[in-house]
Amino acid sequence: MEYQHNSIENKWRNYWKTNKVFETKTATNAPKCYVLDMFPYPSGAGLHVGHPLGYIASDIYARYKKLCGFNVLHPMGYDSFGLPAEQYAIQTGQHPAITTVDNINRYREQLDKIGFSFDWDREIRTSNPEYYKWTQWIFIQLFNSWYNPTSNKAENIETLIAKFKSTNEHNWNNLNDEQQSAVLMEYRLAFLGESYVNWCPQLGTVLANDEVVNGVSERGGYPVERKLMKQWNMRITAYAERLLQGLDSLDWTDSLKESQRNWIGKSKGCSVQFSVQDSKEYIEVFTTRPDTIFGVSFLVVAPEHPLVANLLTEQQKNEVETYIQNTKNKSERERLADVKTVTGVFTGAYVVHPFSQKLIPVWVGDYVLASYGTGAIMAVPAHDSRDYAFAKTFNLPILPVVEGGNIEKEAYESKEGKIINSDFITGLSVKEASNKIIEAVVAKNIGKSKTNYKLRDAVFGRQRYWGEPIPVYYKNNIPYTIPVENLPLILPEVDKFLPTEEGEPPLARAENWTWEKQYPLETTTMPGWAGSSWYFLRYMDPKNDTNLVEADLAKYWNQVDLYIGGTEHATGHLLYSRFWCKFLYDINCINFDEPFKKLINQGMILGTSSFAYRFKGTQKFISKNLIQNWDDIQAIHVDVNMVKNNELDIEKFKLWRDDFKDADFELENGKYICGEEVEKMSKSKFNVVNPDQIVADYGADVLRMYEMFLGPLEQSKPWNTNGIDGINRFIKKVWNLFYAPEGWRVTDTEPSKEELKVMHQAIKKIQEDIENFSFNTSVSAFMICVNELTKLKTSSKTILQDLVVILSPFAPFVCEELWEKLGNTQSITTAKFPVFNPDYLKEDTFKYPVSFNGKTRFTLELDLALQPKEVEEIALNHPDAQKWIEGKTPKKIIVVPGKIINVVL
RNA sequence: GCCCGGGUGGUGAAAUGGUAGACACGCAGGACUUAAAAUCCUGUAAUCAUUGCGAUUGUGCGGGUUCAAGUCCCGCCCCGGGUACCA
Repeated sequence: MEYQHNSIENKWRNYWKTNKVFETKTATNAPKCYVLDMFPYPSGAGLHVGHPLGYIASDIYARYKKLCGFNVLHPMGYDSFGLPAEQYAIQTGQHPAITTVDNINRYREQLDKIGFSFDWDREIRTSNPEYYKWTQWIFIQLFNSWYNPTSNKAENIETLIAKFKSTNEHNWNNLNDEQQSAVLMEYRLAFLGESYVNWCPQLGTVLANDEVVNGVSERGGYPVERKLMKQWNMRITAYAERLLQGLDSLDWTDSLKESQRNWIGKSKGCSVQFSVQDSKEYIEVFTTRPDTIFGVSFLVVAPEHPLVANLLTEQQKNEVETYIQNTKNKSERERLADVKTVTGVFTGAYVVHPFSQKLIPVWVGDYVLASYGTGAIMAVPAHDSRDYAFAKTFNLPILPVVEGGNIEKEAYESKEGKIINSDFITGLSVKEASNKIIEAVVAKNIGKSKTNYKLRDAVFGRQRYWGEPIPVYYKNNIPYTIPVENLPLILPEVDKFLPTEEGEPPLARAENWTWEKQYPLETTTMPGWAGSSWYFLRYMDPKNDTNLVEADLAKYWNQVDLYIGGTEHATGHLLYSRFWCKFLYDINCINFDEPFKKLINQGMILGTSSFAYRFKGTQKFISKNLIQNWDDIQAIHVDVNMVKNNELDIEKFKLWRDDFKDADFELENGKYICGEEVEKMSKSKFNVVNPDQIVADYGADVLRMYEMFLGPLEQSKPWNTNGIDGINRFIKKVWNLFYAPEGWRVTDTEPSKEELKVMHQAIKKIQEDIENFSFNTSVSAFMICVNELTKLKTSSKTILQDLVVILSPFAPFVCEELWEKLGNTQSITTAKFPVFNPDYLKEDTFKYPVSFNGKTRFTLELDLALQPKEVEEIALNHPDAQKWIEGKTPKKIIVVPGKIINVVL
């Protein structure tokens, strides 16, 4: 019987579906394992071969864990709110809900083909009202909470109000409702706040910092400008320290943790006030190097700094205002591109040095950011490279105050060295001097030690239609959340998906967008990350209408044991999810405060573009290696689906485009050879490889194994199908262990010693590899095992049964089929992973490589039980050894039992 | 600029400090076949040598540690990703 992937795969797809093989039950006595993929945004382009990489890896792990006796939760869903569907709606009038469902159906079809063991009964979609009801519920909890720095956790806002009432803090008891509301806004975890935002006129929306790439919107690529706006925000900064500390407990890569640490950006230093000359004003700066305070030669304030207007002298006014205007008009992109150009302008004002009483000029420069620290710095050009560049450009003094370096050439930023030229701290170390200065500024009451975080609060409102409505209405200018029993607040219908003529968000178009028919409802919607910040909890209890998740279920399933997804979410999704998880922990919704215990970042799959070479202005093509003069040649992207092992399928090519139908080819060895280049996968480069095609040609088992074989999971790599035949052959070889041309060849013979050795070597290696997520090497181990078994002409049922079980996470379809043929009546997913028995691998002898001065010259098979001294003696007396020793006396002999013998001459 | 990865055959890649190139693709040769496909076998880092045995050099470059370095340390070069005037 021949191996027929189509009929086998169809059969088992149906079997799995009708028998609900992948349904997850909550069995409280079995150990649990929660294996999660980052759920996809269902885009119109469908799934390409890059998507399933992580899904296949997690599916192998999930199936493996199940074979090991774990109760596995392995769900899938869709992050179905997002801008592309809305942009499409704007262009076509098609409602985003319809587009989204269409796309989801297509994704589902493609996913089903690959044979994932997802429990589809638990599917969630963030755009479903039953789901976003709970996203809105979380918003309301955040609105009703404040962060108590004493208990170091979120608490109900009522506890704060009670405190204000009793202490009359903020003069609370004399404030009216609106004023009280304004005070509470400073504390709520979801709050209205005014801040500079990234405003995108084309999209009519605000973007978070991590959604702006190179000064343009991540989606759409439109310009973004800075604008002050009142917005809903999330007070993630309240959790900065806990988000930082929590990283230590996570099994994530160090590089990813480092990204989050840098994003949170904790730095210790102190604030210092510099009083403005002839004025009552002062400028407060934040510095991490208080020890260099005597090296200050100027101050720089951000163009947006509120004091700038007051500082200007008449002479400087025009120049400074022009400069500020230019900076404001500069797009982020331009400001970023200009790293090398130092710009700035003198304000005309001076401040007084708090210790030396010297006058210090105040400059405006756009290298100082309004949003970090105090928006002003004390510049110490001798010991900071950016200050150094600024001083060099504008010819400002450079005053060394730490011994060391060559400040003629560059700033000396090291903290090694004694303090010099610094009055009462001269001679101290950097650390001693820092402490002394902090003491001194505290004594003078002009500063204090301070910890700064780079992390900023996250803007939460979007001027968009296709997102969760924010469950807030306004009464007398005061925002109130709608009662939770009235959730969900359903996204209303609108006539157009664009902002109104007045610049109001699309929801303002909805008829009667009011609460209790009189109070206007909030018109902005939530950002994309809202729904994805907690979805891992909903899979535990996806249909619960009275709770976000049942406490018992959350307790049982607990943290995600393995989370697989792209690294691009390092400082977005992965930080927000941690934030919401900690909040939900604080309010006793769940009993763990980190969502993802172990995280693996799968690499990006790049495309391999293929090129055909045409003589310019002709329809004559020349095979790559025949080209003499590249100047005459025009390279044309050809569809990679017409190219195999760099050979072009000429017939397909002629049919591909009308203008190629009479094309002429100059061949090499009868073949047309294409060139190739690695690029991102994109439609326009004709290098998109669709998994459906691979599944149709080779079957899902081959696709799954090939994607794993391609290289390490974490590594980015180009997709090409050049090696796929090897996997195809491998699956056939497995099949041929069971079926010879004459028919079924499995027997009940007892396995031989060699067969057991081969099998148990494979079990050991593959088990280790799966647990280390080294799937590429486990595929190799399978190949070695199957090759050996083929050579041994294995027919033993015991051996072959073990083989299909360990192979089934990788190639589930063919293994189900063979498992059934072996006489099993239950799905292979109910089998047990074979237990490795080291007895079968025991070796009595070892082939020692014998080296002289580190160079291996011959091997020597010796009993492993021998003592190192005995090994040494046998090795030295060996005739081959005598040949290399050439009568000299060896200086030293190193014997590492079971490894190597090295003789030093 | 800073941070994090990475650099090994024609290609994808293996390698707890211990015989570098497992496994696979491709290629070459052979077997089977009228022929092809499929399958199987052999070879395949480079250079030199070759009837055979072999020898030398080799993991981006230059140093170092070690009996022994792709692996550890120092200094460079190049590629990829992230990120930013974060004081």
